[in-house]
Amino acid sequence: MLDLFSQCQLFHGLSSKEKEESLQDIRVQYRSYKKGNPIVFANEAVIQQLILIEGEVKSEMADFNGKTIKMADMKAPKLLAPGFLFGQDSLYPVSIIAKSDCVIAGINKSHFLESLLKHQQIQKNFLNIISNQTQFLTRKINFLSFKTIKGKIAHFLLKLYTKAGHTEIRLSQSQSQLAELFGVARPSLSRAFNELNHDGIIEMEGKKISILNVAALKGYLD
Amino acid sequence: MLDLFSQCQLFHGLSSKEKEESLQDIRVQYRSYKKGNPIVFANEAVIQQLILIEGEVKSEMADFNGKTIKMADMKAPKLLAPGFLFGQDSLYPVSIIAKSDCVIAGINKSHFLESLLKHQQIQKNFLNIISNQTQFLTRKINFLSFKTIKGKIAHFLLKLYTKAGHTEIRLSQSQSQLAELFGVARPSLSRAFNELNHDGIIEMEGKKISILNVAALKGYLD
DNA sequence: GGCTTGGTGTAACATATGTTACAAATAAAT
DNA sequence: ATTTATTTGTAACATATGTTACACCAAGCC
Repeated sequence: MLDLFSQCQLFHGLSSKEKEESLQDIRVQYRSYKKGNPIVFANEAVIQQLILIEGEVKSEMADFNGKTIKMADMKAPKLLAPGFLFGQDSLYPVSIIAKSDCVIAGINKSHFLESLLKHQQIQKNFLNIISNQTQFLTRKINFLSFKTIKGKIAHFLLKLYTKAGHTEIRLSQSQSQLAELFGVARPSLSRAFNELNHDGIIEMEGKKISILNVAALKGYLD
Repeated sequence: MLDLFSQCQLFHGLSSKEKEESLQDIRVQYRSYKKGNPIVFANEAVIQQLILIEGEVKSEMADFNGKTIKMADMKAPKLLAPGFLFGQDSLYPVSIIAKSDCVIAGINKSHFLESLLKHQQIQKNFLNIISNQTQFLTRKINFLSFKTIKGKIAHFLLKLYTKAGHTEIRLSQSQSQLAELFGVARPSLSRAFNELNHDGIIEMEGKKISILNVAALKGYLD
């Protein structure tokens, strides 16, 4: 258990000796969750830093009425909601649900803060973790700010394109899943894809897409 | 100048003596910007922690093509983009533009980190600042996830309502500004307001709005 | 073979929002 | 007080997307 725990990003760059030392310092509670069960509820107070030690979870954002939108899938090892332990209102903004059987470590807030202040490397690691979280959220906002479906498709494909380095792309998700990710209706997504196809901007055959006209695709980014 | 600087949230909870001490430590560059001028460009590398000492700025998120959506208005004193100094890709996600004549302080990254590690209170303050930033972004995402204009209005009004504790609300922004904030066209927003008005859910007279039917308003939250 | 199941294309139509333009109202400036 | 901006209401129309429904196809199963 400790071994898994120490693999977390929080302990990056520490020698195994330093790890041992700092781990002795930290009082940790372990909890197990069954697949499908909730781990935290939205609007619950954040009193511990939770760390996903084993398993996979998903987070969903809930509004007043209980409807949810999916935020992210996460795999161990991972700190959960690191940006909500401190700050003004320490309430979970999302519900977190076990996608598989999970083990979670919990460290009390005050205790966690002590450890941060004591161990400079852990401190730096935490700053990096929390900053990465911020950057993830910012990209999410960027994505949500595309108003048209073709804009979302363009952004999505161009991201894959720059990542892959070539114009041949393989989708790893079904159109239904993509539609859910984009927050649009499935037939609307299909229509948009086919229009891009018909206009000679992309060529798609099942899940294989090649971008024929990068410039035109960029033109949709607004 | 130093006086303004020390009023910033980063120095909360320090005695004036401690402030003096820590301020001597920190090497700061000051820069001035005229109203309307850009302070940082999106996708620029973050090499300093910038602190808005005096004046007001706005941040806009830009996509590939240069079109922007407004993120936030900020008044001095305020740390700019605290969540992007650390983490994996330290690039500004937004452009920041002076809304009035401004003074900005800049502290080099490595230097800033040193100061954090040295002064525990500053450290805690920074954690709070960065966490508040995360929480702001999360609320923004929550807001963007409302698809209909009435949904956005409902969320906006209900937030003001729970904050104020009564159903009489005074808008502090013009409808044009609200439309920009919501990312919708101004006439569309006007139409939506008037429909809510006509349906007896709200009663508005200029910037004064009273919510007549809270339940109905909540009904739009999906 | 026939049967289901999940993924996809497609059509007709309803609806929400954007666009453009203009008039009326209000506030600010001189 | 008169002019000048800024803000708001409103209308007609264009467009994008959602909704619903159905057909088609491939994969797997009995």
